[in-house]
Amino acid sequence: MISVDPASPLGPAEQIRGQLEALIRSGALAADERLPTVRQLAVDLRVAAGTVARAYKELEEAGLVRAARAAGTRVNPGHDDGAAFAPASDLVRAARRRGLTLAEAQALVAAAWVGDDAETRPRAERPVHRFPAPGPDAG
Amino acid sequence: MISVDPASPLGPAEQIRGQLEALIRSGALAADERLPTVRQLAVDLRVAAGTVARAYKELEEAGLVRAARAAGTRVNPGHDDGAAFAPASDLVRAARRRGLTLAEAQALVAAAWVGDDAETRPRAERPVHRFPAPGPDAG
DNA sequence: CACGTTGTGTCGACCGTTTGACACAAGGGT
DNA sequence: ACCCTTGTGTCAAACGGTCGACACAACGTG
Repeated sequence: MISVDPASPLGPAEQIRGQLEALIRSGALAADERLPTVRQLAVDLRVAAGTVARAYKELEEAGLVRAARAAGTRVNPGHDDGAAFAPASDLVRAARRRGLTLAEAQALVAAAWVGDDAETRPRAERPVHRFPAPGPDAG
Repeated sequence: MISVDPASPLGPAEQIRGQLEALIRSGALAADERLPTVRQLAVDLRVAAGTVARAYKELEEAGLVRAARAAGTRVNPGHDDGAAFAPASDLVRAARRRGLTLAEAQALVAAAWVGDDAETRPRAERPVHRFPAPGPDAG
């Protein structure tokens, strides 16, 4: 099931791409399973065909699907991350208990990510803001 | 630590808002702690002040922070979801083991979310695409 | 081979966001 | 009371994404 939320900060193309990726990684879309055609999905979601085409293109560049001219777009094997799906379900349950929204739960993931990442991977040389060390003497 | 990724599908304001939310929910920014000035953060991240102001405004409307004219913007108490942060860390570890990116891990959360949600909450009447039931005979 | 299907690319137009600069409002420090 | 700090709001202009329609390319079917 795919839908486009007009209130999302993400554009239609990115929403479609992300939802398809989620379906593939969760195993809801099995390997070799066929995705709807660009035009069909565009009609269903009330978006332009080019928008769906962009989503498909990015999925193909990511290696998640393969696209052939008249054969349609199909899921590539090796992307069913069912193992990592279990921890994701745990997080969803915990988030639901606290009344968090999906976006808030994803924000938690982002927080845990940088907390585990900033020390290992040196961030690209992008403009950053660093907080003054709160220190143990804070307060 | 906050940074803005030009390659992200999210706009600068949304990125800043999301990262601040993550810092607050993870407890990296404690209650009553002061956020950087709108202008200061704008300079650090090389974005317009109005962009940071928009992020702060949305954070305040969400109740995560309080803004006073000359006292700056401070974190509101009661948003340190440290409990739910542990499952998020588990997910991050699992995702890292599989070589997933942050966006991919978040896609897994989205997949788990709808999987647990679609059956309980009737989605708003938005245009949707439904996949033909794969059935047990699929393959 | 002929035809329909499907993915891909292009084009001008529209709309939301960001930008950069500025003025204003309101609290803090002295 | 004065002035600096800080958040808020406005404005025109530039930018990017989407739209909607169309033409094209390649594959499958017959």
